[in-house]
Amino acid sequence: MAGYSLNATAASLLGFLMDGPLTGWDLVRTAEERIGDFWSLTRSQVYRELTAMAAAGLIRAGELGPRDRRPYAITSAGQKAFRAWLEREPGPESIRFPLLLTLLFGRSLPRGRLAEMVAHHRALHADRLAGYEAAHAELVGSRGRIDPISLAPLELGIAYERAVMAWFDQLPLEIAGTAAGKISGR
Amino acid sequence: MAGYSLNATAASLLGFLMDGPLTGWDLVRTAEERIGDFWSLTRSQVYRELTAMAAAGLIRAGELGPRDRRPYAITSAGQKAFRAWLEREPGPESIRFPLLLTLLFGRSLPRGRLAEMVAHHRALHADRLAGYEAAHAELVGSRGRIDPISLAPLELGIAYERAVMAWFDQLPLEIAGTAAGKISGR
DNA sequence: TCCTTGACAGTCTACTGTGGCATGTCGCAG
DNA sequence: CTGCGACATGCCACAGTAGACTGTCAAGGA
Repeated sequence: MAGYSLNATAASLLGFLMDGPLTGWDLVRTAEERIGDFWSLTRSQVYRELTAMAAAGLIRAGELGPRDRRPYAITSAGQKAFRAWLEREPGPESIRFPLLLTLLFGRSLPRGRLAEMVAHHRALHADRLAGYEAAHAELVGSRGRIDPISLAPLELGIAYERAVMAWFDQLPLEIAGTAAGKISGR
Repeated sequence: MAGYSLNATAASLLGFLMDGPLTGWDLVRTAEERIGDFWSLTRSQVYRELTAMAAAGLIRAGELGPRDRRPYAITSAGQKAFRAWLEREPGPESIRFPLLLTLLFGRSLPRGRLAEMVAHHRALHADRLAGYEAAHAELVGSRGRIDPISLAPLELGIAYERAVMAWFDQLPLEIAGTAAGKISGR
């Protein structure tokens, strides 16, 4: 109870529960939507954390609803744990970029194969960037003042995707192939 | 043996072993240096993969040297597995950005505390960017043609860090605090 | 010479994270 | 009334992380 140390995923779940009880399924969808772009989590993980946190008294399981929905409510111990987690220095971000591995080891790959992979990933990023920009435009376009905090993650996403696109476009032809790298995703 | 499916970490180890036998310790250091910026791995993981790959016949353990150094050499089965892995479409990259979590949930954080965290992370990124730029300048500055492939990861790193810095610098004062966000790391 | 210090080298364990399979529920279209 | 697809959870195996732990060896100071 005392000294129960939260990981960031569990803490995020508590963060969502601060606004009221939610089921595991709800939490997965909420998290996917609100933090999915910069914090990955899986169903399994969510249910496991919920079980663990319920055992630790940070949340309380409610009665089973239809379709076995089980709502969880945050307890005061949970609120305390959440606030304690918030105070901590956030860790460094971590990035894993498989394409760079293939690139680095790909000397022996047949001509064209590498270019194909690069083109494919470029298209994925183009799509992602377009999605972020659309979301951003929609938020900014809506009348009324927008909370800068909810804008910040989106803006980082856009900055990131633009940087990646610029990187793709300056790759030497030896890697990116002819114009293949410029094929749009849609 | 047949059908042994490599994960990217194991494949990278094989990639390094293509140039000759190395010990687990060597591999950790080599990987840290060559791919550490975009592919995290830990000692535990490396030794576990080595044991597994040795059992699967992809590498062969040599005799114990001083300090229990145990060199591993890639086998022909290992080379085959490595080439097969190279052919596969690299997966999507993944990013986890804890600072954004704290930001998003940080409404209740005391004024200043958030700014402090932002400033700290900004300094970390400034340092990282400076390091990348120095490495890049050194590579480009050295006489002779530079392999564009070994330059590409570095250039992506620089593009990424610049984007993050630009994002930090456009954060509204409500988040970043006064000039605190501009304090340099060194 | 002995002793401390610190880099080297590997092992172990607990926890966190991912992906997929299995099971069952319920609303609804045909 | 049947079958499909979205909803909802549980479970497992594997991948990845973090840090403690043991032991080895070289070098330099007391």
